[in-house]
Amino acid sequence: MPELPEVETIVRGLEPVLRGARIAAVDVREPRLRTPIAADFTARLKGRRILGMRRHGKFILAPLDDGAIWLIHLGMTGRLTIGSPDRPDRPHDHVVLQLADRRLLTYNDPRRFGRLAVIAADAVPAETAAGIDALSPALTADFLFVRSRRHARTTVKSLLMDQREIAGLGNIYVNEVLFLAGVRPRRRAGRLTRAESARLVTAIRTVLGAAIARGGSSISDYRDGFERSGSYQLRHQVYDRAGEPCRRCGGPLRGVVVTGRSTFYCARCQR
DNA sequence: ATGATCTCCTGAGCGC
DNA sequence: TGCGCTCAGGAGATCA
Repeated sequence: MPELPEVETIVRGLEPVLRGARIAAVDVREPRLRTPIAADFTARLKGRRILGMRRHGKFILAPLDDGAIWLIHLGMTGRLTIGSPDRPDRPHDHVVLQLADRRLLTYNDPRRFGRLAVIAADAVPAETAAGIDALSPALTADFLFVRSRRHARTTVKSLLMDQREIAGLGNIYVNEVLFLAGVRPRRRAGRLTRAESARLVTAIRTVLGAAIARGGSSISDYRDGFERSGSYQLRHQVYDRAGEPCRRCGGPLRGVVVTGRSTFYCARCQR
């Protein structure tokens, strides 16, 4: 569910309220996530102070006062929200942290595809296996062009979604980025031109920036750290719009499957 | 190296 | 109202 803009929105909202907060109690109600929550998770969080919160790709990283890192990935349906002490329990509230000021930080995840772990700071690269962040200045036209040659036989869409290369784009935003850049999802990466690489990099910044400005896309599950919806779904140009008219040329949008994921594009506007 | 397929789960939506 | 089916924002494993 959450891609870079949703994770960024959550982090921007929660960082100021969690920075400096002490974790008074940890309640792991359901450890059976796709990667199970480790047995020592509670012991490694309890009593710690959260120093801050940042994002890399779709990962949330919260450094703790003992040098360790609290690592959070929301998977498809994960939510990390802060609420008052009397907030009622809900189904799928798998982990509830009580802060020293008694507020509750809750991890809720119906499908349980997310991940929660406390890891050593130097283990972050290995644990996330993440490439450069999609909003990093290091993502240049040159970078993308070089990587497109390294993965010449894959599709452009797969390359952009490969978190080991560029971290942050998921299925919604990659569709939107490809539309804005005018590149078809199934194009071989090895046939990208330098000009197209430049357009894609620009499109990534434009789409992700606009989505963050609107608090992300709320299709069904997504809410930010204070349970608020985003509104960028109202601006989607192609995602989930198969058969509907292209907002640019009026032609019918196509819906296909690329590497197992639903994919939407305009055959006239994208080449 | 890469795509296809399957897997982990629950819930929503749809046709009947 | 209910049943069965398909699909969903992620990502890792396996196979060809």
